Amino acid sequence: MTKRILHIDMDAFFASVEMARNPLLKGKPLIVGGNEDDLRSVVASASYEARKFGVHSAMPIVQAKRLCPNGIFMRCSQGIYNEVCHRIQIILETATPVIQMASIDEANLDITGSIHLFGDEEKLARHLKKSIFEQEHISCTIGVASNKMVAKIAANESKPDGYLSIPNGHERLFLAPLAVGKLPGVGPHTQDALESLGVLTIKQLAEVPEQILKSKFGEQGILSLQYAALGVGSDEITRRGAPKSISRETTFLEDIADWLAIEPVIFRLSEHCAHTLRSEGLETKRITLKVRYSDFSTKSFSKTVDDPTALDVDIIAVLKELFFKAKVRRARVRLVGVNLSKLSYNQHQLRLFNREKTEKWERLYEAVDIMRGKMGFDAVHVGKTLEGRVKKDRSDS
DNA sequence: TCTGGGGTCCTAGGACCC
DNA sequence: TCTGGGGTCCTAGGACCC
Repeated sequence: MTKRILHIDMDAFFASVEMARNPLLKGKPLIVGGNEDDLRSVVASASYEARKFGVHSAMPIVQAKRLCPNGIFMRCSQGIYNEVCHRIQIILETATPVIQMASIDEANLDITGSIHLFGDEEKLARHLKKSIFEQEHISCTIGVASNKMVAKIAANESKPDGYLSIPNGHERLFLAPLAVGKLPGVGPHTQDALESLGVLTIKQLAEVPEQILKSKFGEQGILSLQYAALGVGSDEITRRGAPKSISRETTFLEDIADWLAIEPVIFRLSEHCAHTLRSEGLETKRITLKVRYSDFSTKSFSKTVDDPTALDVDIIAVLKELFFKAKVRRARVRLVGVNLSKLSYNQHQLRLFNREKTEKWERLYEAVDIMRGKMGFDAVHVGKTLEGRVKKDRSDS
């Protein structure tokens, strides 16, 4: 049976939440993201008034300031947005229990079985929009279609404060005239490559011979894009699984060359990652150090270990090995990051070797995690990372 | 103009094994 | 002296999304 999938997307989410908290901001060009004095950050969310000046998310703050000098610039209040997201999720559950949060400001709902409870599809959508607006004072846009991809594009096409339903069987017709860049997965790079083949619309993408796409883009990715161009997409709504990777990174206010100053920052990031890792009940086998140099080129250095671990000491020991590779290039450093991947559920208790040594550290980090749970992550600093604290406190937000 | 931070997924070369 | 093929893992890089 063909399903009906509802995609819901908050309009300019962070900016809208700030306006709901402070109605004096309503109708003003509001730009959320970065720090007031941090010239290296980017726009996270811009109100529709700010967008009229050409400001959009991911744009450097300095550029936004030039385009919109009279705009109101605010920092992100991530904790508040998470709370609003959680409350919205509860509202969504009044429509159906089959919900997949796709990000902090969008979700997919399988409403196939609950449409009849509201009379029809549009009444269900109006109920959600009205409930969210009455409770949170923010608007949203809803798209409904037979799969997640088409529902999302339908929502994108009717923003802001919109509603658009694509009847089953009309997916291909709806997509045909749109630019290829509207397909999720087609970013600037792929769009340029497609345009060089003369492919501008989704209709044209659907009609390109498979062989031509394969030779230009490789097997996997592009074929699923061609399916998407035909309106074919997944209608599976699944709850979020365990994360595949955990990472933390930070950009320095100014590029630095002194590794004695860089190393404690990396240790601090790795403590953050390890803390998250343990709180998810996971352990890692692969540790990656990421370095972006002053010319914006980015290198990563990684190592897979034999025994999975969730301990800071083990992770830091690997990072120390990786430092040597990163230092070879004697350029100033703009950004450093730590990434943990090859994650699995923590089997630590089953480990037989090095048990004494491991247990000592386990007890220490268990105590550290408990304190952080009560007092916040920054309540506890372990060993060497104290040195990095002063520098970190400014760039860590 | 000068480019955040947290993720997912894909590709490709080389090592290694049978 | 010339030398297979398939599978899997490791590492590095990059596109893309919000």
